[in-house]
Amino acid sequence: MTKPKHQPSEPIRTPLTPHEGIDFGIIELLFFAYRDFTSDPDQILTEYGFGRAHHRIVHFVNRRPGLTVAELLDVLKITKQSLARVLKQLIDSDYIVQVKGPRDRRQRELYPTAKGRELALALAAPQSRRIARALAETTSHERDTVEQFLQGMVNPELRTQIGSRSRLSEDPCGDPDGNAG
Amino acid sequence: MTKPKHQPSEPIRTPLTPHEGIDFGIIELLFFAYRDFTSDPDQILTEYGFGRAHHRIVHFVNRRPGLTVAELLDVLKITKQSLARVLKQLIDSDYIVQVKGPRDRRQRELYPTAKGRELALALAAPQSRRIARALAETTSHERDTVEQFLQGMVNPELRTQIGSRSRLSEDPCGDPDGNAG
DNA sequence: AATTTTATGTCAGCCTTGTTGACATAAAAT
DNA sequence: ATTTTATGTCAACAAGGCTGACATAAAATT
Repeated sequence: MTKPKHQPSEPIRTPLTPHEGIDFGIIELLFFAYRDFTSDPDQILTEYGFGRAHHRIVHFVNRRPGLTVAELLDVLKITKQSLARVLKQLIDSDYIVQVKGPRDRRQRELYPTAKGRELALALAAPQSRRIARALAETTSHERDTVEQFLQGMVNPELRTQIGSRSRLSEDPCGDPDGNAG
Repeated sequence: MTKPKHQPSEPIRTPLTPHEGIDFGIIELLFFAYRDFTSDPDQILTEYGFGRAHHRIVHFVNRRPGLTVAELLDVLKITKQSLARVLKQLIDSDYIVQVKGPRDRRQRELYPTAKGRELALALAAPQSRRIARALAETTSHERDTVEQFLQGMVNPELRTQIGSRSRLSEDPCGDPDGNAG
C-alpha cells in the first residue's frame, strides 16, 4: 500500500494559511469559481457530442466573426493541429463556415452559421445567469471592480485580446445602460 | 477542403455583443484570467515532471492537512481512478504521506511532507503575485467585492467546500471536532 | 457471529484534448 | 523564379479525464 521507497517523511499537520504572505483565499476561490462556471456548458455540450474545446472555438468565432485561423490560435494558445481536429467537426456539422480572406486569399475567415450562433447563445446563457446571480445586489462600481480585477489577471501583453471593452463590451449596437442580466 | 456535406449555410457577420442580455464581457474575462492564472504554475510543474492535476492535489492537501481521500475527491470532482494515478506519484516521490484515520482506520488521511509544503508554496507564489498585481490600488472593500463575486460563482451547495474564510483564512486552529467538509 | 456496507486501492481500456514532427499546397512576397 | 506565409493533414504520443470490474480491510448492521 504505497510504502515509501525512501525514509518516511513526517506529515505536516498545520494548514497552509495566508501568513506566508500568499493569497490562498483568492487562489482557491478562482479554482472553485472556474470549476463551476465551466460545468454548466459542459453538460450541454455532451448532449451535442462536443467538448470544452468546441465551446471555446464557437465562443470566439461568434464574438469575432471573420477572425482568421491564426488569430484564433493566438487567442486559444493551442497548436494548429489541436485546433484542426475540433474545428473540422464544427465545420462538417455546420456550426462554423470558412470564407477565403478577401485581401489575402490564403487566410480562412471563420464565421458562425445560424446554428453556430444558436449554440453560442445556448452555452453562454447559463454562464451569464450564474454571473448575474453572483453580481446581484452589486453596484455598477462594484461590477467595474470585478472586471478590472479580471483584466488585471491577464498577462499585460495579451490584454489586446480582450475586446478592449470599447469594441466588444460596450458594443456598437445597443443597450446603452450595459446592464446585462 | 472541408466541403460542406449539406447545403452551405450563410456566414453570420455580426459579432455577438451583449445586447442579447448575455454577459459576454465577464464570460470572456474569466476565460483569459484563468488561462493566464494557471500558466504560471504550469511552467514550474513541468520542471518537476508534474501537471496541473498534481498541483490541485498538493494545494488542497496543504490547505486541509488530514483530509481523507473521499473528501479530496469531493473537492476536485474527479473519480478515484483519476485521483489515484496522480496521487500515487506524489506519495511515491515523497510530497504527500498517508496516515490511517484514527477514528476510522479504513480512511487515509493525507498530509504534505516538508517537500510537499515547499512545492505548494512555490506554486502559489506566482499566482499570489499575479493577484496582488491585479488588486494593486484596490481598497479592502473592493477586495471584498471580488471575493464575494467569486464565491457567488460557486454552486451554493458546494460553498461549504470553500474554507468559509473563518476556518481557512482567519483561524487556523478552530473546529476541534474536525468536522470539515 | 455472520453479513453487508463503506473507504480505499488497482487493473484494464477508452476518450478528449493537448503536444511534436513532418510534409503538402496555394497564394503572397521578394 | 524563388521564398515565405497561412493553412491543412498525417502520425504518434502524453496527460488527465472517464467507466467497469474486482479486491481488501474495517466498520456497521442484522
